[in-house]
Amino acid sequence: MPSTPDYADQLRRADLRVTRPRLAVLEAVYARPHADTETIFGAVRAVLPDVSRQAVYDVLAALTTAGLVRKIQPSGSVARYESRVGDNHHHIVCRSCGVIADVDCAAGDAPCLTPSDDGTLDGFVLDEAEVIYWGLCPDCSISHVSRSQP
Amino acid sequence: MPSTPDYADQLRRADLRVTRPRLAVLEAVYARPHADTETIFGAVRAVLPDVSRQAVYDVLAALTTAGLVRKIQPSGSVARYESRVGDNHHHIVCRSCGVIADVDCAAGDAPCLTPSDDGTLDGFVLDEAEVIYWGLCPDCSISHVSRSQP
DNA sequence: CTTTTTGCAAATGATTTGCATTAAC
DNA sequence: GTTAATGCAAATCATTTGCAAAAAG
Repeated sequence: MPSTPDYADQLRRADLRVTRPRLAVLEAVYARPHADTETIFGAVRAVLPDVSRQAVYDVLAALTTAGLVRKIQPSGSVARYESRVGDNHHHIVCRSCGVIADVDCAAGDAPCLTPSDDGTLDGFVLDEAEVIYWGLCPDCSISHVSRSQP
Repeated sequence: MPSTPDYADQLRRADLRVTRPRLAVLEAVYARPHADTETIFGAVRAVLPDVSRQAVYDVLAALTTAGLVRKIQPSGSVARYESRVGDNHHHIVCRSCGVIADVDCAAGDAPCLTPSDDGTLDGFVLDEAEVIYWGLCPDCSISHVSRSQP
């Protein structure tokens, strides 16, 4: 993988026009995995002060549809985005501070993804298995040990 | 399991006061697994026309905290509730119509729940693994076969 | 009686929508 | 030149909050 991904090329290959907001959003998502929309908006604004929040929403939706970024949204929290796409990795979310870490599927060939051998389950045709681990990150679990509340 | 759960007793054992709204909400959740707040609100209103929407939200929060019901909320959708608690079953969600079905963990002793043997992962202390399968329910997958769009 | 629960109304906040303007191809 | 992107403003909608009134124990 290139140390500096060619964002413009990614966009062209996805049949998306190359615009400065899109380049800035892509760069922001690559730089800050699991950032929420507001964080991405702030990062984009730092480079392009005139980009609107709606443009960021639109760009993120377009990039997600095109498969250039992946949207993740743990139960009831705000949407977050990451640039790691195409694999079946999962996430672990800290209940206390909300930080998210990537988790490769435990057993290599993803047992979670194949509950039965033909890709169906109760007559459902599956296309994805989403696994979210909940717990406490190292920092927050330390706080929990030394104090009663984080 | 009793065919008619003693809702009042459940509430008392959870140190919750027995009120008619709470009984009605419990009954609604038992009768309609995976119902969303609005559906539950409607079902409760059919029995108790004066119950407010906020009371339903409050009751559901109290029941969830007490462990009498379980809240589930697939990415970005509205909250849903079920009465099946205490086991580690998962869910499969239809991308087309939104219907939810229960799924027992594939491998019995829940490999998804124990990515490592000591309950930790990348230094995180885990307390839950949430698995959501995405796909098409039998009805919607049939529509997909016979037509291009559901 | 005392505390919890409910009702009511208003606020919140992320996300979406519609349309005119602008920029990419 | 055409079509796709963006800016702008307002709308949506599930959910939350704050406080007074009512009910449970």
